[in-house]
Amino acid sequence: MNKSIKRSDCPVSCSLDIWGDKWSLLIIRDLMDKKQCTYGDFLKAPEGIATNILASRLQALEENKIIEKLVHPDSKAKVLYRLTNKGIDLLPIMLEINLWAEKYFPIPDERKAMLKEAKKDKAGFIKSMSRELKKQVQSTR
Amino acid sequence: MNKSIKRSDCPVSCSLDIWGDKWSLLIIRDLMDKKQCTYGDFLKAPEGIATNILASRLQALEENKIIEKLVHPDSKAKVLYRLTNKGIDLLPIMLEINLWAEKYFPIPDERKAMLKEAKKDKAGFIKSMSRELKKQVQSTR
DNA sequence: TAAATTTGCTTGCAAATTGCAAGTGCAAAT
DNA sequence: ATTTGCACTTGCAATTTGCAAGCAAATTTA
Repeated sequence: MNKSIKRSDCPVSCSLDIWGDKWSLLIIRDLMDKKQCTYGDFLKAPEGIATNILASRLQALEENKIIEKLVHPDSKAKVLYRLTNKGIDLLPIMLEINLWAEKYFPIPDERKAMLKEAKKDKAGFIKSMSRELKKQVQSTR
Repeated sequence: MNKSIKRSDCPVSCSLDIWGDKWSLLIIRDLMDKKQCTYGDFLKAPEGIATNILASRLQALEENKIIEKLVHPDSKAKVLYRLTNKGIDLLPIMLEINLWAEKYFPIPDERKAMLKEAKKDKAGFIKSMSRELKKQVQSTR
């Protein structure tokens, strides 16, 4: 795992080398939705990621500075994961993926409602959501 | 190959089920850059996709109506691939991927120049590029 | 018109990755 | 002191990937 061989200088290729698989963006989605997640939270996602795959993806994302770990304030036994600024910057991509999917798949109504808001003012939506997520990061440095 | 099991109703998950791997978006990138490609064109890409993987991805993308095949006007031996409207609608995602990568990786100067234009007026850039690609589709129906 | 070449794949097989199930070790609760 | 919860790790079978070679149809060359 974690081969760091860059296939080319293409920005798309470089990006896919980091998060171009069936699971990484789902981990990132969970963190965008819930701000912070424990290992167990990720396992609860409806797609059902296998625990060893989860561990390897979390490690790769951490090595690539997309996410970071911190000890849970309540207990040393728990670990909290959250997005770094680099990870938060994936928000525009995530939004566009949602908008594309909305056009071509039936998606949950609650998501639709959120996307309706987002479409009114994309830049504003990204900015406010980004601020929300960054608040977490700042407050624990 | 080509398992069509939907992992969940999440828009991100549904999208990844179609193009969430290390190669599909590179195929789509080539088609956005060059409008139309032959099988051989894809093999020439710097990332070096294996021929069997290429064949399986092309088939999956076609089944999912992201791309379509047509016979080359010059020769029955050649096949041309191009994006469908559904595939062209991936442009905003592709643009945001490029912009994210530009921020975090060194990328080729020519790409940078193009992105500079795109940033000035994202919606306009998407619209004109989309029109370019759709022209191809319309003219051969 | 026959032979060589190009084009778009397919096939076989080894290597890598994934996915499932069952641990393991540390912290915290009972 | 023992059980429970949490974050992983390990072993192994199944799937997927990647490399190399092959192949049939269409086109070009001789």
